Amino acid sequence: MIRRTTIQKELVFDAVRQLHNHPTADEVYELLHSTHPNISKGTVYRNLNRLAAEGKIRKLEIPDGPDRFDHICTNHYHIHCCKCGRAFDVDMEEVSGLIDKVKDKQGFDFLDYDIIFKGICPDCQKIHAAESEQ
Amino acid sequence: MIRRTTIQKELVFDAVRQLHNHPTADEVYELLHSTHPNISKGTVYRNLNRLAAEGKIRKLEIPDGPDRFDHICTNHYHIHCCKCGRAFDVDMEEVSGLIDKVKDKQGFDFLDYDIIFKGICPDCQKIHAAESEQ
DNA sequence: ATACATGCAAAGAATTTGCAGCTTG
DNA sequence: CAAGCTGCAAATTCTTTGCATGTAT
Repeated sequence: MIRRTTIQKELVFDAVRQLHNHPTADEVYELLHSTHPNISKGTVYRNLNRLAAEGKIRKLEIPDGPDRFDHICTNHYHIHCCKCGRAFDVDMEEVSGLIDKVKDKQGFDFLDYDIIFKGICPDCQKIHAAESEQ
Repeated sequence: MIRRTTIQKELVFDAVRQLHNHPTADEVYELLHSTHPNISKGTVYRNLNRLAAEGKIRKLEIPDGPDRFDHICTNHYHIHCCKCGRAFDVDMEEVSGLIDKVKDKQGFDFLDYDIIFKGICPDCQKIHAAESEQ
Protein backbone atom coordinates (compact mmCIF):
# COMPACT_ATOMS: atom_id res chain seq x y z
CA MET A 1 0.00 0.00 0.00
CA ILE A 2 1.80 3.06 -1.27
CA ARG A 3 0.68 6.48 -0.11
CA ARG A 4 0.09 9.05 -2.79
CA THR A 5 0.59 12.78 -2.71
CA THR A 6 -2.69 14.46 -3.52
CA ILE A 7 -3.72 18.07 -3.53
CA GLN A 8 -6.36 17.36 -0.88
CA LYS A 9 -3.88 15.75 1.47
CA GLU A 10 -1.53 18.73 1.24
CA LEU A 11 -4.43 21.11 1.78
CA VAL A 12 -5.47 19.23 4.92
CA PHE A 13 -1.92 19.26 6.25
CA ASP A 14 -1.54 22.97 5.58
CA ALA A 15 -4.88 23.70 7.22
CA VAL A 16 -3.91 21.94 10.44
CA ARG A 17 -0.69 23.94 10.57
CA GLN A 18 -2.51 27.16 9.78
CA LEU A 19 -5.26 26.59 12.34
CA HIS A 20 -2.77 26.18 15.13
CA ASN A 21 -5.49 25.90 17.77
CA HIS A 22 -6.07 22.15 17.67
CA PRO A 23 -8.85 22.20 15.11
CA THR A 24 -11.53 19.56 14.82
CA ALA A 25 -12.08 17.78 11.51
CA ASP A 26 -15.06 20.01 10.96
CA GLU A 27 -13.03 23.19 11.47
CA VAL A 28 -10.47 21.93 8.96
CA TYR A 29 -13.27 21.15 6.54
CA GLU A 30 -14.87 24.57 6.96
CA LEU A 31 -11.59 26.34 6.29
CA LEU A 32 -10.87 24.31 3.17
CA HIS A 33 -14.43 24.41 1.95
CA SER A 34 -14.30 28.21 1.74
CA THR A 35 -11.50 28.11 -0.82
CA HIS A 36 -12.07 24.64 -2.27
CA PRO A 37 -15.83 24.09 -2.36
CA ASN A 38 -15.50 20.62 -3.86
CA ILE A 39 -13.53 19.03 -1.03
CA SER A 40 -15.55 16.47 0.86
CA LYS A 41 -15.71 15.82 4.56
CA GLY A 42 -14.88 12.16 4.03
CA THR A 43 -11.62 13.14 2.37
CA VAL A 44 -10.78 15.49 5.24
CA TYR A 45 -11.33 12.70 7.76
CA ARG A 46 -9.37 10.20 5.70
CA ASN A 47 -6.42 12.52 5.29
CA LEU A 48 -6.39 13.59 8.92
CA ASN A 49 -6.21 9.94 9.93
CA ARG A 50 -3.53 9.19 7.36
CA LEU A 51 -1.38 12.15 8.41
CA ALA A 52 -1.75 11.10 12.05
CA ALA A 53 -0.76 7.53 11.19
CA GLU A 54 2.31 8.86 9.38
CA GLY A 55 3.20 10.96 12.43
CA LYS A 56 2.92 14.26 10.58
CA ILE A 57 0.16 15.50 12.83
CA ARG A 58 -1.19 14.32 16.15
CA LYS A 59 -4.69 13.22 16.95
CA LEU A 60 -5.99 14.41 20.31
CA GLU A 61 -8.81 12.26 21.49
CA ILE A 62 -10.82 14.59 23.62
CA PRO A 63 -13.31 13.06 26.04
CA ASP A 64 -16.86 14.10 25.34
CA GLY A 65 -16.21 15.85 22.10
CA PRO A 66 -14.84 15.54 18.60
CA ASP A 67 -11.22 14.61 18.00
CA ARG A 68 -8.79 17.45 17.52
CA PHE A 69 -5.61 17.62 15.52
CA ASP A 70 -2.31 19.13 16.47
CA HIS A 71 0.49 20.22 14.17
CA ILE A 72 3.07 19.91 16.96
CA CYS A 73 4.38 16.39 17.26
CA THR A 74 6.77 16.74 20.16
CA ASN A 75 5.27 15.37 23.33
CA HIS A 76 3.33 17.85 25.37
CA TYR A 77 0.16 17.86 27.40
CA HIS A 78 -3.17 19.50 26.88
CA ILE A 79 -5.89 21.05 28.94
CA HIS A 80 -9.43 20.58 27.87
CA CYS A 81 -12.00 23.24 28.68
CA CYS A 82 -15.06 21.57 30.20
CA LYS A 83 -17.32 24.38 28.99
CA CYS A 84 -16.40 25.02 25.37
CA GLY A 85 -14.54 21.80 24.63
CA ARG A 86 -11.49 23.47 23.14
CA ALA A 87 -8.00 22.13 23.79
CA PHE A 88 -4.97 24.19 24.77
CA ASP A 89 -1.31 23.40 25.23
CA VAL A 90 0.01 23.08 28.77
CA ASP A 91 3.41 24.56 29.52
CA MET A 92 4.91 21.82 31.65
CA GLU A 93 7.95 19.61 31.54
CA GLU A 94 7.35 16.10 30.40
CA VAL A 95 6.68 13.66 33.20
CA SER A 96 8.94 10.72 32.53
CA GLY A 97 9.24 7.24 33.93
CA LEU A 98 5.63 7.00 34.90
CA ILE A 99 5.28 3.51 33.51
CA ASP A 100 8.04 2.32 35.86
CA LYS A 101 5.97 3.44 38.82
CA VAL A 102 3.23 0.97 38.05
CA LYS A 103 3.41 -1.80 40.63
CA ASP A 104 1.49 -4.68 39.17
CA LYS A 105 1.36 -4.70 35.39
CA GLN A 106 -0.82 -7.84 35.32
CA GLY A 107 0.74 -9.01 32.08
CA PHE A 108 -0.20 -5.80 30.35
CA ASP A 109 2.02 -4.40 27.65
CA PHE A 110 2.21 -0.70 28.56
CA LEU A 111 2.87 1.38 25.48
CA ASP A 112 2.21 4.99 26.25
CA TYR A 113 0.36 7.38 28.46
CA ASP A 114 -1.18 10.77 28.22
CA ILE A 115 -2.05 13.31 30.85
CA ILE A 116 -5.18 15.27 30.19
CA PHE A 117 -5.93 18.28 32.35
CA LYS A 118 -9.43 19.59 32.73
CA GLY A 119 -10.40 23.10 33.55
CA ILE A 120 -12.14 26.23 32.48
CA CYS A 121 -10.53 28.52 29.96
CA PRO A 122 -10.32 32.29 30.51
CA ASP A 123 -13.04 32.95 27.91
CA CYS A 124 -15.53 30.66 29.61
CA GLN A 125 -14.69 32.12 33.03
CA LYS A 126 -15.65 35.55 31.68
CA ILE A 127 -18.89 34.22 30.22
CA HIS A 128 -19.75 32.56 33.51
CA ALA A 129 -18.96 35.72 35.47
CA ALA A 130 -21.16 37.77 33.15
CA GLU A 131 -24.04 35.32 33.56
CA SER A 132 -23.79 35.37 37.36
CA GLU A 133 -24.13 39.14 37.43
CA GLN A 134 -27.66 39.09 36.07
CA MET B 1 -34.69 20.08 41.13
CA ILE B 2 -35.10 17.24 43.60
CA ARG B 3 -33.67 13.86 42.72
CA ARG B 4 -36.04 10.94 43.15
CA THR B 5 -35.27 7.38 44.08
CA THR B 6 -36.55 5.09 41.38
CA ILE B 7 -36.26 1.37 40.88
CA GLN B 8 -34.41 1.91 37.62
CA LYS B 9 -31.83 4.18 39.22
CA GLU B 10 -31.06 1.62 41.92
CA LEU B 11 -30.84 -1.12 39.34
CA VAL B 12 -28.34 0.89 37.31
CA PHE B 13 -26.25 1.59 40.40
CA ASP B 14 -26.25 -2.07 41.43
CA ALA B 15 -25.34 -3.16 37.93
CA VAL B 16 -22.28 -0.91 37.81
CA ARG B 17 -21.13 -2.33 41.14
CA GLN B 18 -21.82 -5.86 40.05
CA LEU B 19 -20.08 -5.47 36.70
CA HIS B 20 -16.88 -4.33 38.34
CA ASN B 21 -14.99 -4.25 35.04
CA HIS B 22 -15.80 -0.69 33.98
CA PRO B 23 -18.88 -1.49 31.93
CA THR B 24 -20.15 0.62 29.07
CA ALA B 25 -23.71 1.92 29.10
CA ASP B 26 -24.60 -0.84 26.70
CA GLU B 27 -23.19 -3.56 28.96
CA VAL B 28 -25.20 -2.16 31.86
CA TYR B 29 -28.28 -2.14 29.67
CA GLU B 30 -27.74 -5.71 28.51
CA LEU B 31 -27.39 -6.98 32.07
CA LEU B 32 -30.51 -5.21 33.24
CA HIS B 33 -32.49 -6.05 30.15
CA SER B 34 -32.10 -9.77 30.86
CA THR B 35 -33.95 -9.48 34.16
CA HIS B 36 -35.98 -6.32 33.48
CA PRO B 37 -36.99 -6.42 29.82
CA ASN B 38 -38.85 -3.12 30.03
CA ILE B 39 -35.94 -0.92 31.01
CA SER B 40 -34.93 1.45 28.25
CA LYS B 41 -31.52 2.48 27.08
CA GLY B 42 -32.38 6.14 27.50
CA THR B 43 -33.07 5.54 31.17
CA VAL B 44 -29.79 3.70 31.60
CA TYR B 45 -27.90 6.60 30.05
CA ARG B 46 -29.81 9.15 32.11
CA ASN B 47 -29.17 7.32 35.36
CA LEU B 48 -25.52 6.69 34.65
CA ASN B 49 -25.04 10.38 34.08
CA ARG B 50 -27.02 11.31 37.19
CA LEU B 51 -25.07 8.88 39.37
CA ALA B 52 -21.82 10.24 37.99
CA ALA B 53 -22.96 13.82 38.66
CA GLU B 54 -23.79 12.82 42.23
CA GLY B 55 -20.35 11.25 42.62
CA LYS B 56 -21.72 7.77 43.27
CA ILE B 57 -19.99 6.34 40.23
CA ARG B 58 -17.29 7.63 37.95
CA LYS B 59 -17.45 8.22 34.24
CA LEU B 60 -14.35 7.20 32.33
CA GLU B 61 -14.17 8.96 29.04
CA ILE B 62 -12.22 6.60 26.87
CA PRO B 63 -10.71 7.98 23.69
CA ASP B 64 -12.07 6.32 20.58
CA GLY B 65 -14.73 4.29 22.28
CA PRO B 66 -17.84 4.42 24.40
CA ASP B 67 -17.74 5.87 27.89
CA ARG B 68 -17.23 3.45 30.75
CA PHE B 69 -18.41 3.60 34.33
CA ASP B 70 -16.52 2.78 37.48
CA HIS B 71 -17.94 1.94 40.88
CA ILE B 72 -14.72 2.98 42.62
CA CYS B 73 -14.65 6.69 43.29
CA THR B 74 -11.25 7.11 44.91
CA ASN B 75 -8.73 8.51 42.49
CA HIS B 76 -6.87 5.93 40.49
CA TYR B 77 -5.64 5.57 36.96
CA HIS B 78 -6.65 3.35 34.12
CA ILE B 79 -5.10 1.58 31.22
CA HIS B 80 -6.99 1.34 28.02
CA CYS B 81 -6.42 -1.62 25.73
CA CYS B 82 -5.89 -0.35 22.19
CA LYS B 83 -7.15 -3.61 20.72
CA CYS B 84 -10.35 -4.48 22.57
CA GLY B 85 -11.10 -1.08 24.07
CA ARG B 86 -11.60 -2.34 27.61
CA ALA B 87 -10.35 -0.35 30.60
CA PHE B 88 -8.45 -1.77 33.56
CA ASP B 89 -7.29 -0.32 36.85
CA VAL B 90 -3.64 0.56 37.21
CA ASP B 91 -1.93 -0.24 40.49
CA MET B 92 0.07 2.91 41.03
CA GLU B 93 0.34 5.55 43.70
CA GLU B 94 -1.36 8.79 42.91
CA VAL B 95 0.88 11.35 41.28
CA SER B 96 0.48 14.43 43.40
CA GLY B 97 1.14 18.08 42.76
CA LEU B 98 1.04 17.77 39.02
CA ILE B 99 -1.01 20.92 38.61
CA ASP B 100 1.65 22.88 40.52
CA LYS B 101 4.23 21.85 37.93
CA VAL B 102 2.44 23.77 35.22
CA LYS B 103 4.48 26.85 34.44
CA ASP B 104 2.16 29.21 32.69
CA LYS B 105 -1.50 28.68 33.48
CA GLN B 106 -2.57 31.47 31.07
CA GLY B 107 -5.54 32.37 33.23
CA PHE B 108 -6.89 28.86 33.09
CA ASP B 109 -8.72 27.43 36.06
CA PHE B 110 -7.18 23.95 36.42
CA LEU B 111 -9.68 21.60 38.00
CA ASP B 112 -8.46 18.08 37.60
CA TYR B 113 -6.36 15.75 35.53
CA ASP B 114 -6.37 12.18 34.51
CA ILE B 115 -3.60 9.91 33.37
CA ILE B 116 -4.61 7.40 30.78
CA PHE B 117 -2.23 4.61 29.94
CA LYS B 118 -2.45 2.82 26.65
CA GLY B 119 -1.38 -0.70 26.03
CA ILE B 120 -2.36 -4.19 25.08
CA CYS B 121 -4.10 -6.42 27.57
CA PRO B 122 -3.01 -10.03 28.16
CA ASP B 123 -6.05 -11.40 26.30
CA CYS B 124 -5.28 -9.40 23.17
CA GLN B 125 -1.59 -10.37 23.35
CA LYS B 126 -2.66 -14.02 23.25
CA ILE B 127 -4.98 -13.41 20.32
CA HIS B 128 -2.23 -11.62 18.45
CA ALA B 129 0.28 -14.38 19.18
CA ALA B 130 -2.20 -17.01 17.97
CA GLU B 131 -2.82 -15.09 14.76
CA SER B 132 0.89 -14.72 14.05
CA GLU B 133 1.41 -18.49 14.30
CA GLN B 134 -0.71 -19.20 11.29
C1' DA C 1 -2.33 0.54 -16.54
C1' DT C 2 -3.56 -0.04 -12.04
C1' DA C 3 -3.68 0.81 -7.54
C1' DC C 4 -4.90 4.35 -4.66
C1' DA C 5 -7.77 8.60 -3.77
C1' DT C 6 -11.82 11.38 -4.28
C1' DG C 7 -16.79 13.07 -3.81
C1' DC C 8 -21.03 11.89 -2.56
C1' DA C 9 -24.38 9.96 0.17
C1' DA C 10 -25.68 6.50 3.13
C1' DA C 11 -24.58 3.86 7.12
C1' DG C 12 -22.83 3.37 11.71
C1' DA C 13 -21.95 3.99 16.64
C1' DA C 14 -22.83 6.40 20.85
C1' DT C 15 -25.60 9.38 23.12
C1' DT C 16 -29.30 12.75 23.85
C1' DT C 17 -33.94 14.43 23.65
C1' DG C 18 -39.21 15.28 22.93
C1' DC C 19 -43.26 13.66 24.53
C1' DA C 20 -47.23 11.27 26.57
C1' DG C 21 -48.04 8.65 30.42
C1' DC C 22 -46.66 6.89 34.97
C1' DT C 23 -44.48 7.53 39.91
C1' DT C 24 -42.60 9.54 43.82
C1' DG C 25 -42.75 12.64 47.63
C1' DC D 1 -51.17 16.75 42.67
C1' DA D 2 -47.06 18.58 40.81
C1' DA D 3 -42.36 17.85 39.81
C1' DG D 4 -39.59 14.22 38.14
C1' DC D 5 -38.88 10.04 35.80
C1' DT D 6 -39.84 6.37 32.35
C1' DG D 7 -40.21 4.00 27.75
C1' DC D 8 -40.14 4.71 23.20
C1' DA D 9 -38.58 6.44 19.03
C1' DA D 10 -36.62 9.98 16.58
C1' DA D 11 -32.92 13.19 16.40
C1' DT D 12 -28.06 14.52 16.94
C1' DT D 13 -23.25 14.31 16.61
C1' DC D 14 -19.11 12.53 14.98
C1' DT D 15 -16.97 9.40 11.99
C1' DT D 16 -16.54 5.68 8.69
C1' DT D 17 -17.59 3.36 4.41
C1' DG D 18 -19.41 1.64 -0.39
C1' DC D 19 -19.16 2.81 -4.85
C1' DA D 20 -18.46 4.91 -9.31
C1' DT D 21 -15.25 7.97 -11.12
C1' DG D 22 -10.88 10.42 -11.19
C1' DT D 23 -5.75 10.69 -10.79
C1' DA D 24 -0.83 9.77 -9.45
C1' DT D 25 2.93 6.87 -10.35
